Amino acid sequence: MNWKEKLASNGHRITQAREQMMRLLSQTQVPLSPMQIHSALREQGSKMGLVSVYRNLNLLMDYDLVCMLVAPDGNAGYVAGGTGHHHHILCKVCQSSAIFDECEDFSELISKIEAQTQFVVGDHFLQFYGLCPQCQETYV
Amino acid sequence: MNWKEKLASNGHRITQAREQMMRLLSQTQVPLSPMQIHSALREQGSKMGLVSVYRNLNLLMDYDLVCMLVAPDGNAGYVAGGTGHHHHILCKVCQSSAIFDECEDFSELISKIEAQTQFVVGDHFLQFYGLCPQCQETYV
DNA sequence: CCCTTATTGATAGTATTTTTCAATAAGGAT
DNA sequence: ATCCTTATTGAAAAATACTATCAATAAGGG
Repeated sequence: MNWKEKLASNGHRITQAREQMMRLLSQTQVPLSPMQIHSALREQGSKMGLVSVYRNLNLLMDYDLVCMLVAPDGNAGYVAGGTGHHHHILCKVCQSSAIFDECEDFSELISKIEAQTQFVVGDHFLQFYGLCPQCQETYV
Repeated sequence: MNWKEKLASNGHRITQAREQMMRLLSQTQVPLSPMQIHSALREQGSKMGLVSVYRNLNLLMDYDLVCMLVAPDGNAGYVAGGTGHHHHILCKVCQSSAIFDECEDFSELISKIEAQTQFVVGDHFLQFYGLCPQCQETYV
């Protein structure tokens, strides 16, 4: 089920604004702020308002169609979301991101955490930082 | 080396504002926003300005004396930082947090990520969400 | 106790996000 | 294809979050 079906089957409309945003985000590896998304789309001739960017980001987040990433400096940005459980790695130099779905089996770690903290463990947020292939060439 | 020594040995002063912030944060499990920190301290009679909260949060972050956590809804908040490499688990209901230092050995996962993404992997941000002991009683 | 200067609070300024509301367009019904 | 309903939109304004500036203060070495 692609993103259009996902939205449509939940009673949401496939609008130009949403198509433009999804296209931009899936073409971009670098996490974009709402403002950056707005500027990029205006430059491409879109008439979309910044408010719609915020609204649609919220909607797309609800359906896991976009992901929020946190840069090393704490700034947040959005990228197109992969399907299913996955995580991102972010280049410390150029901010470019990549998806990996090889998610470790955390069951052993979760047992330790539950023993140590008395919490019942649910889901998690895991993100790696590193150097992308291009920046390896440039900086190593 | 406690936080006072850490700051002092780097030429920073141990001010009332910093003592108040560190005391508040180490007494609180729930991540607090800059605004919440400011309000809480004013209620306790402090004359600190909101601006100093921001400035000192930045400073304390630089020395890993406080940590920024990301709530499930994406909101950020600050807690007193543990020593050394550690992670947090956050209660989905009451936002209360706990520290765990049993950090899995990620070397195998890192190899997989590097193979899959061609990135060189550096550090990571890992945070769990779950239910704290109190909320387990209330909601289960 | 004095002196230097990092730190502070207040004010003002900028950036970010949310609210409101009439106009528009998506898409099912006709 | 055209109409109708209403989710969605853009614009303007309001609310919130964060940063810059600067004179006054207080931390801490001498």
